[in-house]
Amino acid sequence: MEPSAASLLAPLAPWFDAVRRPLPWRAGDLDAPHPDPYAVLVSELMLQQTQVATVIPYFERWMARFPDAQALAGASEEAVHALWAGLGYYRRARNLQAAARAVAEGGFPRDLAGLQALPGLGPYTAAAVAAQAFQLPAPALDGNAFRVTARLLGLREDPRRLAAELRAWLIPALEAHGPSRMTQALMELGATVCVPAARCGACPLAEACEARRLGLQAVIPPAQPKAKVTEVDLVLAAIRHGDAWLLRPPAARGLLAGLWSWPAAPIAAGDGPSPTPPMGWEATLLPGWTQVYTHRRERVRPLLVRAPELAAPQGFAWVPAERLGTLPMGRRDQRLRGLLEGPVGLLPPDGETWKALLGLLGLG
DNA sequence: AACTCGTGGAA
DNA sequence: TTTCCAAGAGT
Repeated sequence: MEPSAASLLAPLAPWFDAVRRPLPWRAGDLDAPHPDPYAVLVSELMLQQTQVATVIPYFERWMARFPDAQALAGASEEAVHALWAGLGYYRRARNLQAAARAVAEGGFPRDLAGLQALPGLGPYTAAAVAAQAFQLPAPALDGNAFRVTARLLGLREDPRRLAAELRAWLIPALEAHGPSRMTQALMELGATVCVPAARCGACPLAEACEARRLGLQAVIPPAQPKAKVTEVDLVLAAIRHGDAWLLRPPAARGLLAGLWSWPAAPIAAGDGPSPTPPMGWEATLLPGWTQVYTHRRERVRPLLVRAPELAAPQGFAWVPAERLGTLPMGRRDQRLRGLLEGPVGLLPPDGETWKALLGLLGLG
């Protein structure tokens, strides 16, 4: 990392000032502290592993409902999850509220260590808030910044292992060209030009780029190892009795923690004995779909049934139909909820089928 | 230090 | 269709 970052990255500042988009959380004056650090905090939590275009509508709704840290601190967890529902990685929502409570209580930390002590803020997010909200020269290394710097310097190994060295190298560039401007410029370049399939013709750093000089854009940085994905077939059941639906209240941890869900049961796991669907119940199945998570693929078979009288089993609750639309749900369960708004018939199963279904879903 | 944790855009 | 991976953090 011999060339200085301040000189190597100098073309990035005028480039960013010319091309930057007016994102709703982005300050107009990149040389001043941000007028609303809370807005920066919200945007950065939402942007973790999530693209800008996906975040924008969630950010707008969030700021309208929770305009400051005090408003978020006083909200119910269900209200918080209702506004986050569909965005994914729901722990972020609980972390953001916990961070807002700390800020409402003791004010915003004004240093990197204090920011990183807030729940949900790791090395990247703490630096991103420090630079964009407070103009502190803290390099924020996200996937974009790692890719840009690795290519620019021609680093052949995984740049994430060089995080400490890259941060030290970048500090003078933030000091020279403005922490907020340089932080956003690095990420914007990685998101729009120095993308995995590099568009070097549009890059303001092309002349200085070592990866381009060597023709190694395609192999720098090296690909991340892919996660193992387990495949599951499951029944997702909308069970109605009178004017209420049988639902599973939010769990404290695990997949979709904090969200409501429909009763579900695996029907054809990859190995071991799989439960046999009861005779006759296929008549109430709707067309299925595949739900994809990071480490899991579900082939979802939605099922609609009208239930006889039934006390809510352990771990389930009957929810009045008029409350159904307000419950925070993940995409899979939102999708089944959406199917219920159409003209669907609820077929009352015969006694044997119902009994088998209860067993299958663990409701017996 | 691996694993877990959602969803969707884009090639 | 499949594949990659996105303004990562917590455990």
